[in-house]
Amino acid sequence: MSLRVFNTLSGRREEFTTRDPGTVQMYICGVTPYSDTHLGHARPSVFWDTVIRYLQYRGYRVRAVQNVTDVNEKVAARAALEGVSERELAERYHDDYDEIMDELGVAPVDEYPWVSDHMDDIIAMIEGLIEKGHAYEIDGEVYFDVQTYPEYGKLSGQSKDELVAGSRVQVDERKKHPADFALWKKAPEGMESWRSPWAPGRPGWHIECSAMSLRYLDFGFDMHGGGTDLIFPHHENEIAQSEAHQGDEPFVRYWIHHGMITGEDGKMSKSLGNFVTVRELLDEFRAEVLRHFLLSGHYGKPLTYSRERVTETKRAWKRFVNSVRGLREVLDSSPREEVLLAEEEAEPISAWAERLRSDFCAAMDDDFNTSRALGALFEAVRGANSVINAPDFVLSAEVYRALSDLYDQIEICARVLGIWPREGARPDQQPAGVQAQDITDDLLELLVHVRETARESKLFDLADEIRDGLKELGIKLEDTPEGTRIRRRDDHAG
RNA sequence: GGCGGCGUAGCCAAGUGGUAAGGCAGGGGUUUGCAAAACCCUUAUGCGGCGGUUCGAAUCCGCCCGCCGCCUCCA
Repeated sequence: MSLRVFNTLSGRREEFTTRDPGTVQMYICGVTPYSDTHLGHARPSVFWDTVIRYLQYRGYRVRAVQNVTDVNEKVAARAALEGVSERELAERYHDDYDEIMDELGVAPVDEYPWVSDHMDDIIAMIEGLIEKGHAYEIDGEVYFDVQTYPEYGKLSGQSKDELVAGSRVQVDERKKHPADFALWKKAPEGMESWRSPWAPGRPGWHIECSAMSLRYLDFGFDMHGGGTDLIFPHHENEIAQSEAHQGDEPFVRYWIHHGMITGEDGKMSKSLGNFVTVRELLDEFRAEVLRHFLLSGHYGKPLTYSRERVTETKRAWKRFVNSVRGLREVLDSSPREEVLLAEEEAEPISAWAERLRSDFCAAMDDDFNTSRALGALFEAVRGANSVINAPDFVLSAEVYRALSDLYDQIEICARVLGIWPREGARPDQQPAGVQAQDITDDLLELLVHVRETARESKLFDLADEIRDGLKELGIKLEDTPEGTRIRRRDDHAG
């Protein structure tokens, strides 16, 4: 099986091959840190984190770069409002982003280049474009000349002339062509600016990604990610600049765009005020649940957020975790008898681990179909449950081996998706009043023992009172044939 | 106006020519002192509508209806 990905540039799924054997170089459009991290930031981060894990699982080395757009008018506006420098403000919000990503289990990428640290690279690239005749200066500002780049529009399917016709923006009459875009512009009054061969000013939006991706990756690198909202003009312009500058193509082999997160009433965005921060979600749900939710639909499609939907996902995830834990308990505690498994099954359970592996990979190979991958995981879990819950279940050495292999494969797949329960993760609910953790294991054992005795004496009211009382403290008791299972709120799904 | 996407069960969602994954909710059962957890069975002769191509269509083509995104330095 080979990996196939949907490439926005061609508009279809293509077989994925790398620029350099065994290594994937990727550039992911990152954040503009000027406000709290919201769900719209979490989707791409979790998606790309999953892609990276999967590629590594498949044996690739991955080099990933994600820019930090700290030179930005919104950053500047907010900084001015608060009376701090742009850098200071950006650092504060980027710290928030880092913290959130850590809690979501998103591994850091290799490089996080900041625009303000790369002005030399940006200026050098603009100078190169001027020298090659692809850019021109007007009054201290520099514009890219789209007419020198015939392929302009190939990513978004826009034609530069039709763009003008339907444009909602006022066209700057000084430009040679209305679609020409700024590479360097003068800073508005009072805004920080950088020295340049033209006038003191600030880089255009798109040039940073061209300059920084080439700084850290090789021209013609493998994947470039970002939201569908960036296809035009951001990525279209990035291609134009980069390929014109290099005099070669392609700048990027595969363009991969994720769909927007929407609220139930349309796109989630700061300007509409209908966004939800990741912080508030993490206060209510575990990170694994959020990841599961974000991966429940195909990345390329829009995803509608609502509290109810995440709550549904939480129920699904809890079932997954409970099942996996049940399997673990069977593998850990039951005696192993040398009894042969009845072989009436059409497919022996010894094949289940391999089936999960192959279904999971087939799904992920098919343009990172995490929805299908999740389906494969749930099928595996149900299979395991039906075996260990069968009335005549006997854990023979043979069955033990099969289930053990299956457990390991479930863990591997769940870790790729980042939904494997993490130790020490935040509980998904904040306990109130007396904390469950205030009750020591010794005390808890005593209570459970007393309850056992009560049950043996058929004093069920007393037993239920103990169980109900502990439940209120966040500790659940479950009676199983092997004895009473203790579930503290913070060490499982809740 | 231009470009692109979407419409599959009560809800979410996979499925790009071969006879509808998975999850949530609901119903019935097994197990349990009762719960919990788990398992089993159950819910789409049909995939927005109407035509067409084909031995065969949710999948391809045409038209229509509905929703959404981008064309604004928004992930």
